[in-house]
Amino acid sequence: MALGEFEYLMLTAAARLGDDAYGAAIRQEIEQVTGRACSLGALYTTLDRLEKKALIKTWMGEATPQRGGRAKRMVRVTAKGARAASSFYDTVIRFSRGVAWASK
Amino acid sequence: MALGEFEYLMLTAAARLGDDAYGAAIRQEIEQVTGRACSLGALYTTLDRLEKKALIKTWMGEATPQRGGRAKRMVRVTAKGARAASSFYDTVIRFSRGVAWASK
DNA sequence: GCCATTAGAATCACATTGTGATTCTAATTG
DNA sequence: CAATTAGAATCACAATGTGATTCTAATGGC
Repeated sequence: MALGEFEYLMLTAAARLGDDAYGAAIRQEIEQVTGRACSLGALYTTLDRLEKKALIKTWMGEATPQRGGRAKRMVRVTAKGARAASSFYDTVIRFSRGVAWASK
Repeated sequence: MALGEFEYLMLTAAARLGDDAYGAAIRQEIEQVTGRACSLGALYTTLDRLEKKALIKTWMGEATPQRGGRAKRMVRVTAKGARAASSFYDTVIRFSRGVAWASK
């Protein structure tokens, strides 16, 4: 099942955002916290893939009440998704124990 | 530059093994600690890629003094590799702060 | 000495993930 | 109604990860 790094970031971003999780917001969150760009291609294709694997659920929400506001694609992490993310996190942590860069 | 999850595991395994880091040993380390299989294909193609990116250095060592022992492909993580791994680790940790699965 | 056995490396075609550039959609402001 | 804008979708392509299979040479038993 494996879960790439970017997939993990998306799951985590969605979890952090909770009820406010939707495509563009997730993207912003990722860029803000990691400091590196998140391409739109990566965003939506990964959303599709995560949904196909049932790690997230997705549905069209309401439009933002703002100029140009458009319907948002809302995202929620499923139980299965949380398990997968948790397992990714655990693997990284456990594996890094004792290595130089994991201690500063 | 990004660094996939598997690449991170390989760098970390090599770092843990220190002077004893070589192809097959890294594989064993990964399987033992993560509990999941590490295919040979993944192993050697990723070694090649990491070396091309200068994140590790590789050279042929001595044969194991054992039945069937064959020359080993020794591995050392470069300074650049350590930086990349460190940055991957930091990103995961920082990003996971406050999320449910990062606290148990 | 010879050959079966074995540790370890290499290759290759293929599946999965990640990216950039570009286009589409519809609500809002004026 | 036309310009503007938040947000989503698509697509061709690049990078990563995998399984199956083959190659290589040293060693131990005989």
